[in-house]
Amino acid sequence: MTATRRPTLADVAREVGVSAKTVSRVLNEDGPSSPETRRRVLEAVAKLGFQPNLMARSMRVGGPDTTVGLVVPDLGNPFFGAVAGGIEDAVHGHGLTLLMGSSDDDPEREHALIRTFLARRVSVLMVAPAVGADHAHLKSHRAAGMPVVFLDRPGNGLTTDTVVSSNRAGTQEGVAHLIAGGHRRIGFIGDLPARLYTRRERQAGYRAALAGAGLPHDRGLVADAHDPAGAAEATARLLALPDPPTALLSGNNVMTIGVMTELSRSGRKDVAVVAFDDVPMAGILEPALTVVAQNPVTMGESAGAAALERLGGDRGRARTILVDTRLVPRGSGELPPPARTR
Amino acid sequence: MTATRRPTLADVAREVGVSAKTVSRVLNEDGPSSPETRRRVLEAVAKLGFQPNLMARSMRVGGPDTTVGLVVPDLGNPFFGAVAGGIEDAVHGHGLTLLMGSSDDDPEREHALIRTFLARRVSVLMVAPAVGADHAHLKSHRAAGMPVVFLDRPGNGLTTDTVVSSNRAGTQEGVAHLIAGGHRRIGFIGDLPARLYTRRERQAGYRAALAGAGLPHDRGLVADAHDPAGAAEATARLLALPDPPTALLSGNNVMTIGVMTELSRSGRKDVAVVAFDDVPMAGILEPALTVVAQNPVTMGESAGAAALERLGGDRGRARTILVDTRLVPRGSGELPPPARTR
DNA sequence: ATGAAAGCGCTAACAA
DNA sequence: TTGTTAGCGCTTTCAT
Repeated sequence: MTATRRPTLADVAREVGVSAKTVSRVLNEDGPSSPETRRRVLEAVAKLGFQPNLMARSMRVGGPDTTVGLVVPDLGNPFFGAVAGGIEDAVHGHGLTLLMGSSDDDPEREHALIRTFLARRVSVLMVAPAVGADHAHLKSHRAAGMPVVFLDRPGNGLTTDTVVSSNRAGTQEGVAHLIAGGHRRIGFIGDLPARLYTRRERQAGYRAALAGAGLPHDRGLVADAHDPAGAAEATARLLALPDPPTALLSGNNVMTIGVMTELSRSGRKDVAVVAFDDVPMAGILEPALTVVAQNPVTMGESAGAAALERLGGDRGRARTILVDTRLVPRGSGELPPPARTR
Repeated sequence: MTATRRPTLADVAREVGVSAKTVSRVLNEDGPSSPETRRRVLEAVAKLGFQPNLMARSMRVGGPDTTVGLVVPDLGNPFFGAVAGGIEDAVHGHGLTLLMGSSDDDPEREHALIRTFLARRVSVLMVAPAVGADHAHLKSHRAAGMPVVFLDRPGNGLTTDTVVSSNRAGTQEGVAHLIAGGHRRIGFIGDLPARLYTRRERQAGYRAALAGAGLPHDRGLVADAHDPAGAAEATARLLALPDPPTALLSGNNVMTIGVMTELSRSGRKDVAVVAFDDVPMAGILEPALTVVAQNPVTMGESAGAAALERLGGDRGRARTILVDTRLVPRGSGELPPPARTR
């Protein structure tokens, strides 16, 4: 971690025997400079390995930063990649650059990352909150004019623009789809921790659909996991029940991998499935996977648009933007329950 | 884009009626301060939404920043998400934070992003170069001690640590696998632009495998695309040839989606496929998809480790780290070619 | 417990 | 064509 002191403008100037400003001029092609001076300056720059300190520069020049800081729980989840893409689409034309970091769903890391962004004077802060994180400390920043937008999940302790999927209604629609197909026992495979906003909302949608159809809510049909392997186990467990579900609702894209892997492994093509959040190649599984598709790019674009309006001076009250999900029937959700004696 | 000037230490000091240093002391818990002063300062900080300017701070304090800047061509591609995850794993324990931005595979945006990172004095710069980008301008930074690492693709005009997959050998192995299965006409679906490093390397591996088996290289069996839809079209085109391929090598994860979608759509379960780069749920397609798996997490970890060594003072010559790929036979690559009269 | 002055590295503004 | 002064926002050093 050792670092020899980096040479400064003044060092170069001394080496050449000119003033710092002259060196600055040569380097930035600012005012005029004699070819001779220019040559000697460049020579000294190379010799000393001088490297301008952009921080000092931008401190002097001032001007607002042009960065949007985005904190996500997981860089590896394509959902957040897509959201980030949407944000970029929205803000890039306005001269803003998106910088993204991961909290790993850890409140402390999220806080550290936010501090990093704030200290670097991002002009917008976007956060997909980690479970259990608190955001009251952002109040003053927001009050001072820095747009703060929550994505995918609401924040805690701060009222500000928030962009979320229609988790509850979407899941409800997916489960209703299964019920309409004749299913009466429908399993729910959710992610952990169970208090995660999206998990809660989706499970609420699941219950609402059951209630809407007058079906009982059997807690034994609700299973948890935090990775594909766990989801696979949970799936196997539900299907091994004495009175097993004939259909499953997979709570997110990660769970879906495990659910589908287990169904494939056990050769159970008779179990109907609806998955929340679309996945690549869902259409070519056999049967093709019916999903409640989210629209992550639109979510990012909405967040970007909201931030731009705030930057434009809009001080109206915080909005919650609900981005619609869409039921995409492809086959797995249309499997009828096996005939059974009543 | 209006932004009210952000309050400074001096603003807070004025508000409270103390000196800037006192505010600084309270905020940094430096010297002592009376409870009363402390309270009033914090109040003013909250009221004004003061946010310390870390740029100014670190300018005064000196010392390198604790950020790793990563530039990738596409935030939406899970491959880069996984690489980023690997980098984080490697550097987080050393107090470094990863910040990531997208160049959208545009050299100008890449350059702008790099400048953004440099201006923030990142302590490490990692780049998955955009096609056509030049990196000679980073020479002085590297010389000044800032580690620069290229990922997935080599840079141009700068010799530095580089982490890439064994694209050529991996593809060669994949194609050899098909040849060993009896295939003689093997199509290659590559991404665009064709001069992209990974594309060139993989195609070279394809040719090497053909040459190694004494098979002719029929340029008519090589097709290009830049998205799944294009890959689907390319697949259909190849299969409609008078003397069509009996097997396909898909050049990357994005192409694979299109290739598999087209095979599914046309019901062609008789075409053998090997895909470069693993994809989620490859194992549950029918037939299951044989892949040449990359190891993006390891790539990220290697890059992180290399950077840490450089930060530790290693000034040895630039290394190129080749991360092995692995052939994962799952079924689609083991389909025999249809019997044919000779 | 608090403040004043100097300075981190750079560049605008104004000389010369 | 080049130099001088001042100051960006903060922290260090030394007073008070």
